[in-house]
Amino acid sequence: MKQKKNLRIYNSLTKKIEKFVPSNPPKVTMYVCGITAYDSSHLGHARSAVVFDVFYRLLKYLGYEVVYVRNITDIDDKIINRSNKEGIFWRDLTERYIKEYEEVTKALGLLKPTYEPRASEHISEIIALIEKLVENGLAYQSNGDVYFEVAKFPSYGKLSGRKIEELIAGVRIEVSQKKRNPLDFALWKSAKPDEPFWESPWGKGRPGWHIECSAMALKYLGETIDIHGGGLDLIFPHHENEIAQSEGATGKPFVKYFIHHGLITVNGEKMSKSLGNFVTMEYLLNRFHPEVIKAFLLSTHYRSPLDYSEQNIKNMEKAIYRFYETLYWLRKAQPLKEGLLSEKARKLERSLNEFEENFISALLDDFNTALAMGYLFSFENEVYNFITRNPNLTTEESLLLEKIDKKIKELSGKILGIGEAEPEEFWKVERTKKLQSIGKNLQEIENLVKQREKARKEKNFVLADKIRDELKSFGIILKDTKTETFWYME
RNA sequence: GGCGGCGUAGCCAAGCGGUAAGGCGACGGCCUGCAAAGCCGUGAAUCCGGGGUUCGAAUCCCCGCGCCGCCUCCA
Repeated sequence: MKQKKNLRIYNSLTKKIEKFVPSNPPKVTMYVCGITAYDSSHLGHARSAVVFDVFYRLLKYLGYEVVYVRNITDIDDKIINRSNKEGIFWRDLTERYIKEYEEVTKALGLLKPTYEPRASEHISEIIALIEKLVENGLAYQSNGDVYFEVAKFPSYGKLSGRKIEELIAGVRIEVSQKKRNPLDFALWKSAKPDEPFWESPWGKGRPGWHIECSAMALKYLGETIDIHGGGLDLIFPHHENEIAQSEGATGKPFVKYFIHHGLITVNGEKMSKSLGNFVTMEYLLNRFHPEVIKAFLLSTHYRSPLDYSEQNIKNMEKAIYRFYETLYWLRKAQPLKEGLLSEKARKLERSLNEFEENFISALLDDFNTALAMGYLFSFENEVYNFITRNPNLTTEESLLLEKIDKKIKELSGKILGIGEAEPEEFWKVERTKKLQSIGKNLQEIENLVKQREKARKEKNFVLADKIRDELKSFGIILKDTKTETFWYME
């Protein structure tokens, strides 16, 4: 184990920040609610995937052996409605959106979870679990449906802080004659004509929304899982129901730590399909480098709401550009003379140690990625200043810079997933993407930049400035350094 | 109505009882053929308002005000 301090994390079950102690260290089991494959993913889905990806990476960095499950809901009402509306087979619909989601997570550079199970492929496990609940007297059959009887599960509401009586009083669910109590929720739904179905002891039908997660968590991770995650909006009823189903069947605690992240807002309002204020990942990935999107998502504490605006992402983009510039110089630095560390270099070395310590403690303290990024940027600044002010590096100083580069890769790159790319590669991706939108290609621009550099060297400032103005009209900003010219697109 | 959260510089944002991190932007000087960049320097008598606890509060308590989420599908 690498940690000097312990990981502490906010547990939605206890509403407190707790020391993280898995049941069977070094093993950690983690289940995260993924997407329902009925539409394109938006920033909110990405936040969930990114937050838990970084959490997964952090656990691995700390030396845990993590079994990470992120499920896919590929059969439910929304899918049926949508495929009916489009007049296509439901599986074709889900395949399309699962593929899209895979492309998004790949573009974002997220690690593959250990398992990505789909509901439709676990029908027999689901049926077995429902049977167990019926057997335990917690579920009842009604006209081909099977419902979970909330009144029979006394601790119902423990996660969301609700009481059964209060829920009944404020009930907004449409009243169904099939239910004994309006709060009862479907474990199995009988199939209407033309709906997809599977055979079951209760006739043809399909699983309810919540039961799949209980069944798959149980199958891949066992009766008690260490971490269960998802968005805040899943606390009720989804996670509440999962607890009822799982604990109702096994009699064991279902989850040790529930982790919920905040939602994306737009002008302070929740980003959602129904409000129509969502930005798709396709849109964002066409405009921003994936690492910029990730950095933006990690710039706020995971439990807080994150307000989206294109301007906010652009601000982060500038910070990441600069970060890559530092990495560029860091990787390019060569010693010019034999020698030891100067006074300033020794100070930088101390900063490196402080940075490592601060960065890790920030993450250990309820996963404070925003703070960790603050330390990263401030250290990066110091490194940048050192490099620009000390061109005549000694051999020892050059070794120090190498060490810094490695450390940044190890911490920011491997844990946050920011700074993983080679600078040249980062710029290429970024530039190609943006040039496409204005109908230019990379070669064309680079030639212009070179022509200008040549003109400048020949003191032909009229031509140099003319090219600079032309580039500026494309939204390209030049940045001259002693040895070369960088360029950025606004 | 019930439950929960939030309100920190122009904007984003950390802060969890010890005297306000970081990013973006802005301003002044140096540098530069001129710009940009870089370098040096400048920012919150103050953390929505009002009380209280404390030697000490952005941080804890109480009362307001404003915003948001969940209670129905939702990451």
